[in-house]
Amino acid sequence: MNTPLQATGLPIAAVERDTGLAKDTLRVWERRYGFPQPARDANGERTYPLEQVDKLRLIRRLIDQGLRPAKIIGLDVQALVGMLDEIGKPRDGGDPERCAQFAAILKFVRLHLHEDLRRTLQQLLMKLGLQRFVSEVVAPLNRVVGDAWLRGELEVPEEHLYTEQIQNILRAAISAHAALRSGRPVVMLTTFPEEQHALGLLMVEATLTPEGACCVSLGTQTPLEDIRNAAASGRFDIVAVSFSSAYPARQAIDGLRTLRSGLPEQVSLWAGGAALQGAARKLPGITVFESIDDLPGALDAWRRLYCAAQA
Amino acid sequence: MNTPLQATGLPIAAVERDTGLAKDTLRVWERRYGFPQPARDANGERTYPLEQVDKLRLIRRLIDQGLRPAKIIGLDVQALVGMLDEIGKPRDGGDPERCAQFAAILKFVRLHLHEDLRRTLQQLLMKLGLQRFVSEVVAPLNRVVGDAWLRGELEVPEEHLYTEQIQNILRAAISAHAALRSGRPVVMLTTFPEEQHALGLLMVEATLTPEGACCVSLGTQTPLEDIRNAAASGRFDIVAVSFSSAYPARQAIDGLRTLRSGLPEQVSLWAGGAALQGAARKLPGITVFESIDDLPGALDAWRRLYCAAQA
DNA sequence: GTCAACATTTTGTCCAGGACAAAATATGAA
DNA sequence: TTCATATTTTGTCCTGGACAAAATGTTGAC
Repeated sequence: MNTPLQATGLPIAAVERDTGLAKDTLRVWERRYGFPQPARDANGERTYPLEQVDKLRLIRRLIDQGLRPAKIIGLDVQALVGMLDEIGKPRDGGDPERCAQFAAILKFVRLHLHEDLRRTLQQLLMKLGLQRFVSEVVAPLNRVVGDAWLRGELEVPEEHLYTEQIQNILRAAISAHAALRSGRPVVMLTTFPEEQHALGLLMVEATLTPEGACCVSLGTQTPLEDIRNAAASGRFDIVAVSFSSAYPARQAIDGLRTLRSGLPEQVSLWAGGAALQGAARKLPGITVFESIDDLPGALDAWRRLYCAAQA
Repeated sequence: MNTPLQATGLPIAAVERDTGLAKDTLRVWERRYGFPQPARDANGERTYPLEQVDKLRLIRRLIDQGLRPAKIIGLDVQALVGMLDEIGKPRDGGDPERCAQFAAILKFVRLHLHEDLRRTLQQLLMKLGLQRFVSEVVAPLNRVVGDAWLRGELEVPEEHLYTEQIQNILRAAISAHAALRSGRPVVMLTTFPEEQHALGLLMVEATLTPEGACCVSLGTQTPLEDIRNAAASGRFDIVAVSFSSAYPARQAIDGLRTLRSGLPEQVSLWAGGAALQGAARKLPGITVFESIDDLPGALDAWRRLYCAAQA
């Protein structure tokens, strides 16, 4: 039979795929904490019962949220679900109509309704304009989708579909502003190595471009040295770096300090994203953004400071 | 320092990421074949010189093409490159103008020029119409991109960009035919589990829909049992399954045989994709497609057989 | 010659259990 | 507070043996 009715359990490689926990990690947890405790098949190889895999998935999500294995690995499934709900809870009530729209969008994502998803987003973009679309739709939607992902309501392909569609919409909208591509300041956009999330960069670009800034994106994962070299060319006024919530805060802060010290004085360094929440005062000489809404203000401030004559 | 000047070598985890070869595999190759032969750092951990990583990448690509480690692991880099060139060689000369367009498209992909890429593809679609676009542009372009990937001229994000853009164009074009969505035959499109490539499905849908067939895509990775259940509903005339070149031929053939035996007599089973080249006669009772161009003919044949009255 | 069934080789993954670096946290000093 | 330094926690790496799954080679029937 091709479908061996795997109600019995999953091999370790499948659990690694399903949970994102490395095989070595699964084995060392078993040794240290006594969980998971897989059965063994005829060949002495581990066979993980489905319930244990489900629990592992929950533990994985909580660890991603900053909790530590030893604290949670002994808890039962119900307690783990409770903790996840707790974390995902503080959603802003906001406009009820907008909330309903978000729910509808989430449904489209879950059901793979490309067409409906695209159309709905496009309509919101037309109604609100690019900047409000980013700050009032994309930013909160990212939270909604992130929470749904946390609860396990979305699979990888669904999350992917969402990201791609948003990116398409934003890219198209940005390119409509191409005529403005000669303004000041000239902003270099990028992320550090190991940071693959491009959505933040596009949100920044979509917010700054209509304000007349000239955004040049280097894409994701630019080595620090390449960023420095590009900035040394003198073509850029501002270097903007974005960090998703998955990026380790420590690494972001260290990297930004290093970059700042390697950058010419007159080049501003801007940084933002979930990983930098509350890290502003640890980064002197760097403009840290708590919210995407602060970008236009910072742009004005830059212009007053450096382009007094033109303003 | 944050950038330790890694000219010395890469740790095993980085090599796993770069080459796609599992850590266990890297270690067992070292034990068995004497290659790779990493240096050791102060902690006794493997440190792979960059040249060895490059060679590993070449070996990986050749293995993906069906060669076996023992045959090639002892060869030098030049010989490996030669073999890769040999494999990628048989490109059809074809229309020189079209070739130049393909080269331009490849350049857009490499440079992340989303906008140019989208525009060029859109223009070709408008010029040729959906079906010729699929058979004369998408199919050969897939080969061109695949070859470039083989040579290491493309990275993961570039390949991804290409796939996404093609999918967007095709999806939009297909949805323009939505009015025809009530015809016969009714075709179910999907792939087997572990087959993630959705592009083939879209190409089929884009070819059949303008002919008046009603395509219903279940997306990728549908368990065999779910395919059977869906087919048992009686809503479908044809089940079409697509396999990328990465799918193991043996698994495809076994799966198709199992599926055929589980399907109602009157439901046709169509299968195609690189993995099935030359497998037609091993699959009695199943229509195997060597080329996307054969789809319209098969559709006509089906209609003559089952809808004689209407034709 | 083609094809299926079986034997053999190749190849990737799994295992145990020790070790240790990197990350996170706690502790103490300025 | 904020910084630097100890201590714990945690994930990854190591060795070398074993073996299942895949690929290949062989045999015999049609």
